[in-house]
Amino acid sequence: MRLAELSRRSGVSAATIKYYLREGLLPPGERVTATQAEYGAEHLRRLRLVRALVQVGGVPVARAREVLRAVDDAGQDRHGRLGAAVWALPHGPEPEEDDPVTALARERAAELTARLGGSGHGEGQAEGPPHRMLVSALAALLRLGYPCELEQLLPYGELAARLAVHDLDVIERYEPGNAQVEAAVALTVLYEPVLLALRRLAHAAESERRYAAPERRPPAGPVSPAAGEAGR
Amino acid sequence: MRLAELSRRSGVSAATIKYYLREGLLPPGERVTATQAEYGAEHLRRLRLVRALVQVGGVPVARAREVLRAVDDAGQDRHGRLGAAVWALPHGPEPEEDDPVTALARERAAELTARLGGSGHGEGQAEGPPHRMLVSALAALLRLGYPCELEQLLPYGELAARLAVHDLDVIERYEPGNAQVEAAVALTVLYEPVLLALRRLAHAAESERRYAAPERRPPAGPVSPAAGEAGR
DNA sequence: ATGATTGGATAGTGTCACTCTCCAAGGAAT
DNA sequence: ATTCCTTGGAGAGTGACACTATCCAATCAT
Repeated sequence: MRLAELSRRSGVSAATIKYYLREGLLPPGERVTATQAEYGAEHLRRLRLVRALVQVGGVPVARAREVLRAVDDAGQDRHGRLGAAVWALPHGPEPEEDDPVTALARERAAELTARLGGSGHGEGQAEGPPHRMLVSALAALLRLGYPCELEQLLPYGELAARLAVHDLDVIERYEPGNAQVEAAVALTVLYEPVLLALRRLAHAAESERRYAAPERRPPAGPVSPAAGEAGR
Repeated sequence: MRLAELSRRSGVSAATIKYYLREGLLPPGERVTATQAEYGAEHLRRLRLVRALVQVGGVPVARAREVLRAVDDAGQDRHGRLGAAVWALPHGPEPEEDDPVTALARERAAELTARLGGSGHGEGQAEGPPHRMLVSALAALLRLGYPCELEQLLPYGELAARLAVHDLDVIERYEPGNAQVEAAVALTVLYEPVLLALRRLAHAAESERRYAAPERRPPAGPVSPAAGEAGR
């Protein structure tokens, strides 16, 4: 297919596809003549993955290129490729070095991963981007005066470990090879908004259960149309 | 204190503080003379919250203003204020209407919240920003060919519900009033990167447990310094 | 008195994800 | 064969965003 059809079938504007080609997020099509190129189903698939990463996952274009390069890297096994892909994901600001709060956050993160080590957490990942992400988030909480006690963090770690087992079970259902690494990246990135959205929905619901005045809640039975106002 | 001291104590440049004042993220200081203003401890605290939301939470400045306005809104109870604050959080692109995939995603989201309703999920939140965030993420997964079966989604929903209970328990430890609503916002937003970081760490660890060649793993005992390379 | 500091206003910077405009080569229709 | 349209590549331009730099007059410290 030509670029215009790729655009029609994906819903992405031709100009944007050209931009992705230029940025190396999409491999070039097969050159038919000096001025025309042919694109296949794999281009369509890749384009949809790029869109999902960039728009839904919020991955910057430059990072997405690194992630996809890792996915395509035939020189590594799936563990290595997945690791490299996750390694390239965005992870917020670098924690400020030479800051006592950062040092405390680092210590908390180390305690947490140590305590979770037995149940499958990455003690070997200290200093990878996810670890730095954890440290800078904990440092921000500490700076705001929240103690970030281990006892409060542990449930998060345990649930994350359980999610990881579940996710890899799901990934194993796809045929090994590129499809599996691609699935791993897609599920890692795209389930992040799913998880955050579900947590926010659950917060609202739990807050409503605990604090909303009873007369505001609809009586038992089908949800009333007015119930949507309760969370505002 | 003067603006310069506020800057020194928070680590935020004076120019940036002026920008936040202009944008209404920080209330103006108490005017001492025609050209000078005095700032208090509450300004410092608010400034740190703004920094955490913007830098760590990735909340755009314009959204942060809405979130903080909701936190300060004395006309509502804590449930209402928390709801309004979460309502104003960023939630990705709007799901494309008039799209069959979006329709299917909407249906899946409805099934999921219905199934979780009894255990504390927000059936009354249908059409709030978190719901839209869920729908557009599911739509992206469906477009990529991942079926998003209920069976795969349910564990996420159940864990999210458990996190919500845990989070509100933590929040209840703070004294009721502004501090509690502020804690709710801070914990909602700043635990998001914590959760994502822990999930990514757990993915890496679980992938290593399952797929890494045994000779790559350090033998039982203290973690070897080279173990940090394993995720690449 | 005088030099530094303060806070407000305005304009500028760098980044990012596109998006527009131009162009020559190629194909389709008559 | 000539005309017209489409194609894909390249470079510049756009708008949003989060600052950041420069001015300036009023005011404070010495």
